[in-house]
Amino acid sequence: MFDLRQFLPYLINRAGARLAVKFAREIAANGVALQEWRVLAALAAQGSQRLSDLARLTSIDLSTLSRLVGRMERQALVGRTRSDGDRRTLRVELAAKGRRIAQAIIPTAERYERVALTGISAEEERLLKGLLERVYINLDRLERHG
Amino acid sequence: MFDLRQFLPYLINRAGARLAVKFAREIAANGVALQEWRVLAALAAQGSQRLSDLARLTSIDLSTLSRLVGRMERQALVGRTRSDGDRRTLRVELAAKGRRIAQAIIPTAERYERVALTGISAEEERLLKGLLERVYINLDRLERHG
DNA sequence: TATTGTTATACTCTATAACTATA
DNA sequence: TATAGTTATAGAGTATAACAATA
Repeated sequence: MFDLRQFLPYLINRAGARLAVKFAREIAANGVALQEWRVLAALAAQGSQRLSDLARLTSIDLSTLSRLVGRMERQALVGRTRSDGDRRTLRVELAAKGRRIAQAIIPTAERYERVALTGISAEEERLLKGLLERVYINLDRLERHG
Repeated sequence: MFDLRQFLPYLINRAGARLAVKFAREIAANGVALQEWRVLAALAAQGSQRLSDLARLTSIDLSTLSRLVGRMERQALVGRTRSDGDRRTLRVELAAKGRRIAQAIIPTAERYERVALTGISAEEERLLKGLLERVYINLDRLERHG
């Protein structure tokens, strides 16, 4: 018998969908959509990125991201420049307004994470995060090899 | 400093996105999209459901699910009937073809879960699943109260 | 009046592939 | 030829709200 409630992809999707829907509502007041926050957070945490690195980091499809970053540039949230070394690659960086919004959202994001982790010990939190990383790495390895 | 790589929503989204994209490709050969699989799996595991229960179970928005289930009925994957007791509610059930496809995918799904859990012990797996459930419950509680 | 589900609208995401510019 | 990114297209998802049928 197939037990949906113990099926890992189901549990991850369910928790992730809840997190995403609620968090999107929390940050709507800042004028950014969830995918835009993902881009801002990635740039705030990791610095300016090539578009394709940003796609991997945010798990957003490259062609979707290309248009998303285009809209975000028009809103003055990010800047786009062709890098001098390799003129094919596009560097994406935070613009002043994007940085301001990211800084405003980060405390909300951290508070939200703590709500999600209510009743979960520091030790359990470390385990959970480490295991999620290992799941990701397993699938990443699958991508590269068989 | 904001550490994206230790931020729970990021880790869940990243693992979930990887799981979803790859699994969607694996089951495409069966002629069903990921959201369709979610509906079939929910019905296979939990039996026939009211549409709104199915929406909660699959984390699919009600209006999206309404149209999705409509398309799935046209493909003879599910049946829809107004329940006799309360004529407002719609019961969704597996049709023969939907059941056959679900049964065909379940072993693939279970194999895929084991790949995702490579190198993770049974004890760690139980912990991971329990913690994901607790995260979901924390957010669910947030939904109902403040 | 409240609930269950359907439909409409406008915008966004996804998959796929063709395309440009550069290497 | 391969890589980085852009653009086109069609189908599907999302948010929101209006709506119908039933309770």
